[in-house]
Amino acid sequence: MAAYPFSEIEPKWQKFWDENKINKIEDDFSKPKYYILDMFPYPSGAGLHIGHPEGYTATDIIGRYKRMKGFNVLHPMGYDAFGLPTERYSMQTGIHPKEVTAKNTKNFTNQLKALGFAYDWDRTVNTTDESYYKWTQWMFLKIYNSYFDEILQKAMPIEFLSIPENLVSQEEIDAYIDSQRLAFIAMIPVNWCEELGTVLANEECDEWREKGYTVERKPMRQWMIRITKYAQRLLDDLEIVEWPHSTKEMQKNWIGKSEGAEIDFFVPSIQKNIRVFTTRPDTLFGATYMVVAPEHGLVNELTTADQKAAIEAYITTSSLKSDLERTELNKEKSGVFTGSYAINPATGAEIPIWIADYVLAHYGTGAIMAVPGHDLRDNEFAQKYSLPILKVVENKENLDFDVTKEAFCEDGYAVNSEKSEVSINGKNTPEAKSIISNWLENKGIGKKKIQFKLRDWLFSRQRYWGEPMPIMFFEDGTRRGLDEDELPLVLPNVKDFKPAGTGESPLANVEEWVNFIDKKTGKKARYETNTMPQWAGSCWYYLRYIDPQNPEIFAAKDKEEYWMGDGGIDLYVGGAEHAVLHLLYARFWHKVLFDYGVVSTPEPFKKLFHQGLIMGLSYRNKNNVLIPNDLVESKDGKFFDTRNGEELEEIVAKMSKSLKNVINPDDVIKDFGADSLRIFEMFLGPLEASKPWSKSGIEGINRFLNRAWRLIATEESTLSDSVQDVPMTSDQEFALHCTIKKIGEDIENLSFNTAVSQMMIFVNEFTSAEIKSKEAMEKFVLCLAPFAPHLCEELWRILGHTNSIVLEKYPEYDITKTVKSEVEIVIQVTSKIRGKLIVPLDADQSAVEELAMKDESVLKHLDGKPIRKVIYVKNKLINFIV
RNA sequence: GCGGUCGUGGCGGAAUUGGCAGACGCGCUAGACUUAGGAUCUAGUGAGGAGACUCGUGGGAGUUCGACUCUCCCCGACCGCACCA
Repeated sequence: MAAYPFSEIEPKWQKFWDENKINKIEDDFSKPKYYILDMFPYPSGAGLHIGHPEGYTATDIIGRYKRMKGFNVLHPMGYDAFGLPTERYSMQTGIHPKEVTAKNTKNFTNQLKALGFAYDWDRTVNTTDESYYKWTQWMFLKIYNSYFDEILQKAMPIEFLSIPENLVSQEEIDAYIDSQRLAFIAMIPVNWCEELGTVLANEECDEWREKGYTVERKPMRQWMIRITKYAQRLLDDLEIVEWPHSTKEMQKNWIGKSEGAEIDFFVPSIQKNIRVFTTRPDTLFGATYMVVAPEHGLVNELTTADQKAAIEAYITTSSLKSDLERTELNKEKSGVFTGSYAINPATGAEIPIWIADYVLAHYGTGAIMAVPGHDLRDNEFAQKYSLPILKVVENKENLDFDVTKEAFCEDGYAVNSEKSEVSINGKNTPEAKSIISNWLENKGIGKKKIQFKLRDWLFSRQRYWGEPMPIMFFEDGTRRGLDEDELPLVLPNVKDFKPAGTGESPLANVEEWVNFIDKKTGKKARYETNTMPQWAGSCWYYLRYIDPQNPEIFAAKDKEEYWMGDGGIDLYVGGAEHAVLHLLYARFWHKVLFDYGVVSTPEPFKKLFHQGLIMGLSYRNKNNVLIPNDLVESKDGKFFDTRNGEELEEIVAKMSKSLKNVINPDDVIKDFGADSLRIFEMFLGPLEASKPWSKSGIEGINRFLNRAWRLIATEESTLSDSVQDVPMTSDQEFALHCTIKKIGEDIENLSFNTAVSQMMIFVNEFTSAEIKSKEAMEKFVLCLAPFAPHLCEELWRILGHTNSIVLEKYPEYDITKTVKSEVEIVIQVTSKIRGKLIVPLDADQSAVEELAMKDESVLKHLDGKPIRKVIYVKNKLINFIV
């Protein structure tokens, strides 16, 4: 039997939707809105992979369903097109990144259109368009021209910054202003890759190292963004969004708030304090030594003559290590004594000061008080270097706990913590913390302190293919950000994308662009040659979809308020790999805009959902070696290596070129059609789960769509004679109304796999009927339409309609028809099933009991024993306890 | 090590105010139609047992008339972070 003609009808309706602007979105403020967003793709040369259609189909189904329910739905698509892979490709081929990007986006667009997604392509955005990155630059300047007001806890225009009175010279004032900006220049150690000629983000290093590149630590001039100022708000506002628990936890951990105290330790030999941060001020009496990071500013002063050689050697060794190497698994701690001593402010004792790279320069103050009795790391270090270990916290459960062998890090109560001025002996840990903190504060040698792990955002890249930073520098060392009327600062057209070789981007080589006379000041000027990271453009793209062509502003206020109303984007779907960085940067960016009142919500993404990965199947032998799929043959459900006949185990593995298990969406569309691909990806399993692709699974889905087609249409694509205006049987009515109800509910809950199985149940129910109710067929096609839009558009015409099914309403169901008039209930004897009974819906207990008592098997198991108790659950079961 | 998610047939997975475990699909078995079937249709399909029945949701305990679902302990898988003082 012939398959339904998907290869004809799919392109036909795609063209129809395009030409008739069926997916056009109007800013009709009278309708309730629904804004549903996908994470936009990076248009790589490889094209769409099989994972893309998963999340995109899910949102397409919801968008189409919501539209059928009367919502004005914004479901846009665009491209995150700046990025290193394109630039690398250009360096190798000499083809300009702009051309590469245009070609790749065109290819992506064609592939997305072939999947039948209902995007309004007039609303598409591309981060590399001048008219787009003009606003990325505009927003960067907003950040640059802001300081963070600690009292208001928000960004304020830099003009409002109050200048300390002791600053008089313009130079000092400018320096102060620059030191307060939310975007600033700093010399910091970065991950520099010489061959790529650029810095890399920490999370990018591994990837490039694996490809054989060398990445080293090196201090360089970089743009930073003070995201740390927003740490508390980024943490607090996680409470107001509906996000996956795990993602919220990851962001919380990343922000890493900890409460404790800063304490000054006096060093008599240099007459200076070393400030430490600790979360356990209650253990101050147990601080028997101090450790400062090798990069700490006081190391030179602290180092005595006889320790100098050892300290310098240690510093050299640790500076050669990258962050990653320094933290490599459970490596043994090392350190060197500086020769100096500090005074423990609680005990008055002289304690040695060491340097060790287990103390991180960038966290806290870069120095710690070491309490080896009650900190695992300090304990390990103290044991290794025979430093004294004191017990100052008692373990209630085990009074004999020996802290010289193992640290006790939990709460307990304080011991050996007493002097004339203060005592915390006998106090529990929280109380002891508070008493010590207050005492320190009164003495002026410490204060309570909240510390975050979050670090400032390294915002510059030494690349060509990114947004130019809209900043110019003058010869006198001053600089200015561009004004709005000077934007966009357009990337110059260059032929050579190789790095400048000076640690600057290729832009530094573009003499005619980089050096110029500033029209506004008449001064000789030079543009910043760094560009922005890829994250920048993706921080706000969801706002541009709202008003993509607007030349005056990134989005008109009324449109922004409408589409972002009710707490922001109604649903954002994308991979969990962006759980921290993209989602944290975008939240930060949005909050700055919120502080300026140009967006109306404190958070951009009200509800977030991560789709799982689509995996491939792979095979491994007894030595755990993965065998590429083209070297595997299957026989009787078992798998063998074609080279030596060795039996292999089938496992689920990420799709990869080397394993030859990559599925190409174009091939699937060619073989089974876009509708089959869409539904199959939904049917694989729960959207959030990772699940393996299955060749026979998609055949099953294709079979299902063929069955659905044959229910209504003939081989000649006309209405089947068996579809007539006839009443439904009660079973058919039940199936139809359950289907309408369940599919609607499942879409709302993102349970697409169970929605698809309900459709199969419907088709199974009606397949056996010789005559099918036309009404049932029409309502079913409407339910199926969000999932299989091409097939349903065609069936809708076959059923005699002339309007596009996209514009139809989702059918209503009758709740009374979703319950059967008779139900089967289970008879149990002492909780074991002994019989079944058909009774009217909501039958009362006595009637059921009477009927149940007639059941042979029940009587046999009751065996005349006295019934102790009867449990009756209406419409479910009756249970006799004997 | 810390944080999180999750363990159900041969496979993907359903089912939780606690109430028939395995919906739906794949695969498999048998049959029908057919020159043919890798198309289509029909029936069957957790395990054991001839059967009445018994066992069964990673393992062990507990609560309950009743546990995939709730509690405790253990084991395993995956993801994230990783000397954060």
